[in-house]
Amino acid sequence: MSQSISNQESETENPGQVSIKDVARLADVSIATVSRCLNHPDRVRENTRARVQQAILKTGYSPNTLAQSFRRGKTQVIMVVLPSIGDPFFTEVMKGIRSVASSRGYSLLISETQFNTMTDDEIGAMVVSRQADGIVLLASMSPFGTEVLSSKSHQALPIVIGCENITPDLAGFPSVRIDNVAAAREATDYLIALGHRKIAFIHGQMSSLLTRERERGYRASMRAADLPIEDRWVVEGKLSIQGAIQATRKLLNHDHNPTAIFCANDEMAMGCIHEIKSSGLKIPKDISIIGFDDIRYAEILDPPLTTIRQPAEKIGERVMHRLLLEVEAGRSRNGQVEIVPHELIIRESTGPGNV
Amino acid sequence: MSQSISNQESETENPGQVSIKDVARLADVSIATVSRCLNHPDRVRENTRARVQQAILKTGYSPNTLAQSFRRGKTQVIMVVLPSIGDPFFTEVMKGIRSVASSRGYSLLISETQFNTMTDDEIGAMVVSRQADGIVLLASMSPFGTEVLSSKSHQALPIVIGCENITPDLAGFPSVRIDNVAAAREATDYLIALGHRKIAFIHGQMSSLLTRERERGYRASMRAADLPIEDRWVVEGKLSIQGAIQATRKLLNHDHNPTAIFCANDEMAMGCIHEIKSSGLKIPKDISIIGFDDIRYAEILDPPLTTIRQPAEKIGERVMHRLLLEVEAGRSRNGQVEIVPHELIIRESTGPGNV
DNA sequence: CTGAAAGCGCTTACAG
DNA sequence: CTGAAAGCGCTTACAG
Repeated sequence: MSQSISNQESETENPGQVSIKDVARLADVSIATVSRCLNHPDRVRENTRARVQQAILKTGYSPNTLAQSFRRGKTQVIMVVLPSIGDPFFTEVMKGIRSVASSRGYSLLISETQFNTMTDDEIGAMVVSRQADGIVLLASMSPFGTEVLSSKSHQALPIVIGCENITPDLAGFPSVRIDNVAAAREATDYLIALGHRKIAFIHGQMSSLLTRERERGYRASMRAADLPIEDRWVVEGKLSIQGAIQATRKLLNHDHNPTAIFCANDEMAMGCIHEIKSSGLKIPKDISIIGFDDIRYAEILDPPLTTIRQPAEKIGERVMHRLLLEVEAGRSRNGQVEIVPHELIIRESTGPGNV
Repeated sequence: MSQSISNQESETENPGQVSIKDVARLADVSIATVSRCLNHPDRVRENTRARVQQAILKTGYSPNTLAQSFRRGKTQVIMVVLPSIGDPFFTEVMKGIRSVASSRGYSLLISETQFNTMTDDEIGAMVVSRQADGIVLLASMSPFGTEVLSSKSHQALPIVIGCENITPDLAGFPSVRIDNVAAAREATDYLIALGHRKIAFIHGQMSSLLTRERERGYRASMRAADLPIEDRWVVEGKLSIQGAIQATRKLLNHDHNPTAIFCANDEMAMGCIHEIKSSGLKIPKDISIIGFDDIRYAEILDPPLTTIRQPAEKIGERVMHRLLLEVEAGRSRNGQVEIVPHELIIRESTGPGNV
């Protein structure tokens, strides 16, 4: 007869949706006290706290995160934007990101660009408008670069860039990465030191800055050794195994083949190795292969892959540390680039050039 | 002198944080009208709409998603729980999930269990409490199974399970998957048909239901052919390349080796193949290998891997479809299991058993 | 130590 | 077609 309106509602409208009011009523305290028990237990009398605890257990209450985030103006969520889930390299970076995030009480919202099919809608509406306290960019942002990120309402959103190099758009954001030019140069230098003179470079789409940096390193190394680069030795394919197979096919389809191939990443090296073996050539006897990243498959390839190792997990940790610095301490952006060391890992896919 | 209070605020407290009020003021309308322009443009006069549009552009306003989600009681976010990002198989499943999600205006929140290190905190606090409108479970939920998912306040949260089999805890949730028992049986039958009699099975942690189902299929096949299974032929390792290498080593470390190995997934098959080749044996001449999943690396392994193909992308699509049915139409759970077809892909890692 | 009240930014009946 | 007002569930000064 005289049941309260909110009772009616909670029984008909929101079955199972317990709110702070229900707990308060049951514990016979105000909602403020319930809230305090959860957020500042020390400011509540022992006795009261126990009663509230009881009520929480009994009702199965858990706070509405949406309401909390809204009220507090922060979400405890960090968004990570990466080109593609399932990339073994980024998986390692994620490990580092995750470990720091969870130790500091943050959740991760992972978003794939799928090599830039991301729409303004997706990024603009969902991501940047306060659903996250900060963003880790592991992908280059060509699709929406300047527009969204610098639009007025997002000016204050902390961003740190990992791995990917900085486009002019994004200069001003802090970043953590290896020196891709130097690393690519080191890889090429190594091939040259082995006696190779005809060295090819296989890479993914040109849109990627990473690729361009690595190509620069390759070219610098060749130039420094006074070695010519034939146009057809620098070949672009889709950044995938199939892409690498196509690219390799183009490369082998001629009279005087290169004696070594530098692949812009390990995934492409996998396709490259496959295609070379399929064509009847031996690695490294006929042709040497070098990769980039040192993903988990590199050491079990046949032959095991010589490659540049990036400290992927460490990059993830550092990126996250720096992001949380901005998020929590409100540190302003300084655009500082943090370079972490890479390492040439020599395995059996490279051998002497037949000089 | 006489600037309004909220003007002061917006200049000092929230730099760059434009709210609906600012737009309303500038367009000289109520906030209700601004909201309407965004959500029901047809209910606003052309003229007014234009003025509001202007104001939005000028201020760079974008709605506070947090407030919207809170107010509307839904987030347009679907959470996907998977064991590990970077698993090439789940990457494919994600493709299907993503394509349906984005075509229907949903964003994805991806969460890794990292093979069950997920804490109650993480899942309970962040995930299930209304930060998502529904959940796709691609991992078995041992760590928090019944407790969280069936706790009162989450009773209504739509959940669909993909790939993973249903634990008793989770019976009652709809799911989409292949018939793992039948598929594993088919793989083993094939080896038997090739003349193999000593067939081993390498698998990941026992906690995984998938693994158990596949083992059941293997045992059923062997039993049906009246072949004995020696204890040491069924070997468990960590679900990783290194785990597979260890497991394979154990297997080979005896006099009469199996002539074929069935690996519970392709990733393990990769380690297995590597170890077998390292030990000097030839595949498939000395030993045949069969995998499970048909990940993108399977066809470029050396030798190319015979395996069971799961229609990964399709599974993702179906899971998402069914989840959105629950989310949007409020359809009740029916616990119906949808079985999709698998396929035996024959490549060169399997050959005749030396009878 | 506790409660009443304001307010976070939005959306949506309800009047006009 | 438009505005005033209520309210989503919470947190936090502010009084007592």
